[in-house]
Amino acid sequence: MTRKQSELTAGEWAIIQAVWDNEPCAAPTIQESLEEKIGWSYSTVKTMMDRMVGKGLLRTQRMRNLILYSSSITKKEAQSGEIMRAMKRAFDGALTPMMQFMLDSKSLTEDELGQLEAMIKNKKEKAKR
Amino acid sequence: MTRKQSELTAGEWAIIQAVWDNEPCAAPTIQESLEEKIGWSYSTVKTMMDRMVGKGLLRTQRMRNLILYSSSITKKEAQSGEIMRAMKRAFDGALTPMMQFMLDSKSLTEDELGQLEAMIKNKKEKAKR
DNA sequence: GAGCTTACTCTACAAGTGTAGAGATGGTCA
DNA sequence: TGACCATCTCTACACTTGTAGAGTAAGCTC
Repeated sequence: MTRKQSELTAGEWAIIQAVWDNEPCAAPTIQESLEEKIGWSYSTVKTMMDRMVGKGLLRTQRMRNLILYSSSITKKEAQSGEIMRAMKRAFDGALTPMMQFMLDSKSLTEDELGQLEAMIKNKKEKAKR
Repeated sequence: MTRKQSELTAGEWAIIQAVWDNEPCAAPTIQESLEEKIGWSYSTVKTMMDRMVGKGLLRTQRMRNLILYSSSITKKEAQSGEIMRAMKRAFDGALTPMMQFMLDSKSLTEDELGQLEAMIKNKKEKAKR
């Protein structure tokens, strides 16, 4: 659950998203899948992926002469890390002010507001029990 | 308003927070005010500040033989940039899922939930008009 | 079995970030 | 006027990130 907060760079995000969508898979698969969006060469992708293995973000398993990569952290963990970082840096680590800021500064449709409201009601229910 | 999104590094955050609290002020003031928390030497702080001037995050004005620094971006702008980054990287740029994630994964007190609910109601009101 | 294809390895480099020492400069006080 | 203090300038270095070329190895095809 509370694993060491991993803070991913932009490049790492691009790669790990592709990994989540394809794992387990070899590096060329990732390169191809990022080709259009980012246009990195194979070497670039492979280098980053291997560094990510070193950091514990991905892991590998050998199949004959292929190296298959999988993610070592879940999307939720990564998302949570990203939020934590923003919260720590910009809001002194406090969640509510951050949410208030988001509510305040962004244009949400009435629909979205409704959804959020519903979620909160739901949360409150659960909290009571 | 919609200035170029500035993405600050952790170090830059530390510094600009101190600047917001003291501006306009000279570099030694910032160094002193970060001394306890971070323990950077004067050189370190000054170097970072000057780089930040180059990036348009801070600006300077000379007073006799002193250089006074002030911020070029507001706290709100910086906070917004931080949220944008998290949103772009981790939530495909969509605000609602991010907020839902936050509601979902964090333990908010009933009180906080209440506050948020109130804010949303308020927003909805305003949207209608 | 020679060449093609696919994937991998090794190496490198520029920019950015965190870090700081050493030296220059200018005002202050005895 | 000489020593001192505060501040600034210059320079540098290690590590990370984004970036990729060149070369190697192994399997596949004719």
